[in-house]
Amino acid sequence: MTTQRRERAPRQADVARLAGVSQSAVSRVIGGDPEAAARIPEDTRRRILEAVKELGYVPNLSARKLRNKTNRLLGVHTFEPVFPHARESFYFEFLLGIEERAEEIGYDLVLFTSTGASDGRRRVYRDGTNRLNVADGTVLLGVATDKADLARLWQEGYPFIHIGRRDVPGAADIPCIVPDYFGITGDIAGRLAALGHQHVAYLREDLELEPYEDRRRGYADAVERLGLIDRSPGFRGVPGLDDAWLDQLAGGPETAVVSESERLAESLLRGLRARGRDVPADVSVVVLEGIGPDASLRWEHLDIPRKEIGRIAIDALVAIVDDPDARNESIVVPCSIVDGVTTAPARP
Amino acid sequence: MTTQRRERAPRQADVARLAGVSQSAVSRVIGGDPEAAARIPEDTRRRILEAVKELGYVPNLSARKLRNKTNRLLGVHTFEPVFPHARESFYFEFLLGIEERAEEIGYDLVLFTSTGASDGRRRVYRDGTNRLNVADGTVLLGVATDKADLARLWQEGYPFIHIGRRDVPGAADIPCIVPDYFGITGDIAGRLAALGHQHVAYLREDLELEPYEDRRRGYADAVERLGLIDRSPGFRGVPGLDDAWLDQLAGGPETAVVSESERLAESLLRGLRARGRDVPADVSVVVLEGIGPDASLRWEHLDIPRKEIGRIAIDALVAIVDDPDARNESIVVPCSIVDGVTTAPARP
DNA sequence: TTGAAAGCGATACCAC
DNA sequence: GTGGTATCGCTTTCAA
Repeated sequence: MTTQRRERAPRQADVARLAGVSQSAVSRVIGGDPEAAARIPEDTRRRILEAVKELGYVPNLSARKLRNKTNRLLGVHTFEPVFPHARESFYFEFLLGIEERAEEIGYDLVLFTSTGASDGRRRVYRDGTNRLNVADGTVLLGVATDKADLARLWQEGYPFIHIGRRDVPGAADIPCIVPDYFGITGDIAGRLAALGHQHVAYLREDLELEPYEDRRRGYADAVERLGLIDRSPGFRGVPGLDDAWLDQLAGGPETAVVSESERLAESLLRGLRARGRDVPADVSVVVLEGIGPDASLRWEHLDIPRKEIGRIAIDALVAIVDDPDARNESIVVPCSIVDGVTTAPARP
Repeated sequence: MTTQRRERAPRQADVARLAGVSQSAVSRVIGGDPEAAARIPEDTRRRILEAVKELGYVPNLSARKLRNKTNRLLGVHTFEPVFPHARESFYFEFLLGIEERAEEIGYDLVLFTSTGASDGRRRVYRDGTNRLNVADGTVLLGVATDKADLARLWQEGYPFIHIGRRDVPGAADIPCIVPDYFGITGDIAGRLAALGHQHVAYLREDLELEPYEDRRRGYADAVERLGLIDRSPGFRGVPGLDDAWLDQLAGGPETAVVSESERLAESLLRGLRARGRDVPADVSVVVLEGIGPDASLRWEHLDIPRKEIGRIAIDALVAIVDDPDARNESIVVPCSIVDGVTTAPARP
């Protein structure tokens, strides 16, 4: 059996005609507004529902959105393509939480992919069109965040939330989900201090993003508070790790290092071993970043609750969509430390 | 500096007022229709563009969709949640291709997540609403495809394409992207025959999905055509692998086995080894499925070009959206065989 | 209780 | 060239 295709999708008007009522009656029954629906006699209601079924009527969501300014669509805009990197779990865990929570509360997700430039980066605005407008609100994430876009979105009053802290000139506090790097790096320094480490060092990436600033401030704050001593270049703002400093480190009083990345930690490890020192026997190391599957050691490291952050982002976004005044509130999410084999009490 | 939020998004009417022209003029300039835009004096055009910039006007996509019936949004509906399984590369590679191609041709993707039932399955229709309607068309995928949903979608004339062949009662041929299992299983049988295998066996999963039917037909077809002999239960429609048959296999004339899954192949391997026989020395094995990372052997197996299929799905979908008459055409995509270490010439 | 009618924002036809 | 205006499908007053 082959059913013939219908030429045109049925509208409320068609349903109304078939049921012998007015279009508004149909709207009231369909719309599900309990208030309005309740005032409709059981009989009329049934006739309408029957007509709906017979015609296979389904509401047109664009029309609804046009009227209601809302369509239960939440956007996800990543400043880089999602899936190629998803595996590496940078985006992946966030998306897991985002999808999970969106499903729970009955929203669909729009993945904004159309805005890709040739350089692989994605912008919100392209030839004057803000595609994000199809969705009620959007979760933004990515490392290559375009601040001009953020500022403009904020300026337009478009509901959005950014995963990761960003300071945007021209906008007040934009709503972000902020992993508590400040707090956790303080805790890490505290943990090292508790292990007896007095002389510590900091390895710094060559990145000036806000999340790194938070880590650096948290660390610096704790160093001062705990009376630790750090003479490392990284602590003074110099990125990277060179031989000169490795030499000093191998021969100096430092017994613990905090590294902004696994990459730096790995070269530190090689450098130290080449100089006859080891981790954690001589130097304890904590890494401020998730650890890949082929790390040479089980680094003690910072853990970002990405999935949880994804879920929180959706809730925060919905709150902003429902009440635009909520949009100035950023949310700080606690991080944790994953134990590894790279810390030990300070050698005396 | 803090910019104040705008209370209402600007419309074309606002732009028109500011530029001192009519709304239609604005539409013509904005809409980008080269035809209409060309007929507008450079001067007017400039004034309009200036007003647009000044107000930060962006077109309302819902209104456009309402008018144009198109909004450059393509849906992705999976009958199960995507991300939890994405890693296992079942959905993942498809999505990679889908995202990639959508980005290339300037479409955004709607991930339909709102339709989840409590059992983890997702349906298209929930309380009479077909959410898919927000998108111009939708790619459907998943193992737990709901055929009633497919039939209804087809009946409604909604543009969609299904990844994987599905036969739907009540609809003519629904548009699918069909991996050529029929052809490739034939090739596999041919390859075994070329290696001298005469007596072959087939291991069958307990699944009655169309893709499995295709594999089975392709295999059966080739067995007959090539004059091979298969007395296995799997070939006669009995799923699984039991000791009785393993005993027969270990002592019988069979020198090659085609297995529908890695799982069955692994138990076959264990069973054979327990009986003093090995792969491929005594028995060659080809697996009709992607192989996980922790397979005990590099199985020779069927490879589905998932990413490519994702890309093709998007192109096919766009074709259907552009021309609804294209929707009866399914597309067959060739598969390939990945060499492994599990086949060898038949022992004499 | 029910229906008529005014928009939501953008497009395109048809006069001027 | 330019500007009215009907229309897309739905929601929501406002009257009847």
